[in-house]
Amino acid sequence: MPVAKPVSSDGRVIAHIDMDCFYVQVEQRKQPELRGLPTAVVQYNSWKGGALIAVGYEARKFGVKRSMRGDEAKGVCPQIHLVQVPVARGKADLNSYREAGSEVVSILARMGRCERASIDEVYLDLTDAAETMLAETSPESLEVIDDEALKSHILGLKHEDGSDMKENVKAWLCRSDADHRDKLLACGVLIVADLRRQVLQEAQFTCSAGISHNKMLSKLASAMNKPAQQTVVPCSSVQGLLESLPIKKMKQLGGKLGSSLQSELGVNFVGDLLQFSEQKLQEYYGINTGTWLWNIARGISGEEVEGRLLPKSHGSGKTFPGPRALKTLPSVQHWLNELCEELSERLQTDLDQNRRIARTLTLHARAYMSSESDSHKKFPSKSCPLRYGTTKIQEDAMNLFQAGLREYLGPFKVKTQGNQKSGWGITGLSVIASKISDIPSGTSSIMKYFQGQDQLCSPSKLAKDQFELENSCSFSENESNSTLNLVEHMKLPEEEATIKNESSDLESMEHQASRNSLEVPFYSSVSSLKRADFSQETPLPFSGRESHPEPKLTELQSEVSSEEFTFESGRPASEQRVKRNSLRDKGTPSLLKFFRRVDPSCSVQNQVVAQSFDNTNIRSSLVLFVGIARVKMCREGRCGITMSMRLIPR
DNA sequence: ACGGTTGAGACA
DNA sequence: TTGTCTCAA
Repeated sequence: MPVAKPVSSDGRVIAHIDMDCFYVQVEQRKQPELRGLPTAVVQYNSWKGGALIAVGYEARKFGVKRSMRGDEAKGVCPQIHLVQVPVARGKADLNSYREAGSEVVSILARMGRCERASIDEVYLDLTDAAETMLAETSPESLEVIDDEALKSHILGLKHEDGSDMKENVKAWLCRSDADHRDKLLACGVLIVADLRRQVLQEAQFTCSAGISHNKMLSKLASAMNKPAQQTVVPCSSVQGLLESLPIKKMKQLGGKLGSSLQSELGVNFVGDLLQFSEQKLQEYYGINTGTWLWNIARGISGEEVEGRLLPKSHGSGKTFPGPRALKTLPSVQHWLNELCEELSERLQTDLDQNRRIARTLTLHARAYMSSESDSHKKFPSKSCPLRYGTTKIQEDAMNLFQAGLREYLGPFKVKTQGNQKSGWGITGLSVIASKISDIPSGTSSIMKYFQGQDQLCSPSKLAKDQFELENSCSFSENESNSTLNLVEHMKLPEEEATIKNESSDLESMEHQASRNSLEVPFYSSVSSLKRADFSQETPLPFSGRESHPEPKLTELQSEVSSEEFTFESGRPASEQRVKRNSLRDKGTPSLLKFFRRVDPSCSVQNQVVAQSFDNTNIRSSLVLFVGIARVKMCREGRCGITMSMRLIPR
């Protein structure tokens, strides 16, 4: 349910930028010969020509609509060019669109606080830029106005017959008798026109924009004149706009709440809400939603533009409709593996490009039960701490699925005999990585991070984590989660590791850095360590690694030394073991791991990235370690560092 | 249960 | 915090 936010007496300038039929534009940029031709993007060409997910404006003229099948589109527009969404691992791959969206964001974010609202939409807070322009180069002082700005639509501006629209717009933009807020909007119009021109020049995409005092109105405005146009909403036109705006057109009211307003209160237009007191609306829809409704009826919306250029989660999913439903565990496993592979790749990219790590893995599934009466029950979603590494994510996802399936099937533990089908079917699967946070990189932020992590490392939290990990991700049914095991986990031996780098020879460090990455396995309790557990594109640091998957500490030490690192430990290897449950046969190394060294931002590449740990506490400690390493090396401007870490909290 | 895939946010 | 639900494009 929508929630009202305290509203600053809106002197803000907020823009909503909406890319025009974005996927089509991305494909047309890839294949410029398609420019100007009727084009649509389809996915899954196999059935009836695939489903349209984006339709270019040339094709819309022929009546081609989103969610037509490809064949239908050919029917109404035989000359249409249908471009398929890229496919990877048997599913749609939207990465090229995500990347194109990032290009646009990086252009727009130069001008003010920028929020990436979706793959093709952005909110901008241009208040500061507009205030600055108003103070320095107010539109009324300009004799020449950008032509793109002159093509703007000004909501509520009288359009007299025979009058030149651009002259009208110019007059509005340059009015000297306008109030402060309208003058700010006029500045916003000029700024957005310029930004749109930059997007077109630098990324070759057209977009439409809405400019107003809040997100809600800007969002409405950006959709009013498409493609490649912009619309401004002055205060004076708000009432008229909302008066005749169908309630369902308002963001957040397109669903059940909007329907309820229509059926319960007879509200068909946003303006109809004005009849109801705030109290009345609160009685119907609760405090928050009631106030929110009261506000939007008046064009008031306090939502801030969040300064966020990157997504808060990554997901990979696929549906298996009707006859394609998955009915066996191996088929589920196959598709989960594909989804997890894609997710893992995107997580790795996020780590490399943005220094962010995700901490939670969630699995969603849609299922039906063919025979049982309670076949309407929903498949429960399940989550667990996220461990980096493709095979780990795959394992964890599969375990989450099986936990969900057991719960879904409930007491009906139908033993599936041989090839007999089991009575359930999976029609949708998705894996999501969330709780993404930056790896800290400044001294103060590191201290903050440290304090934050310290709590996470409390013994009770450790035990809780471990407990949850073992319950939600238990690896086999007959391994008990006994109290004894739990206690053992709490008595994890203390570990300290020190890495020294005595080299002051920049030349050799550069050489090291040029190797792109260095993996230092600390310890492995597993005999079959697959390379796939690690980052895939990095070279093996040790020759013969495959044949020595579990190097002894002494070997490790000598190898590391050869990389001008030394590895020290206060304890023999046997005591460094972090005990887990007695699953020696599965690929679950307790504490093993490796550091990647990459840091394009420093002249000497010196970032050490720790990842892929068995529980968040250890991972957190190592992330802290990473931060310290970076700071020390950056601050000292040299390569000699000494770092120590305490892996197990007090 | 051919609008699929992806994402955000509120709430209990 | 986790899991569910809603909404959007």
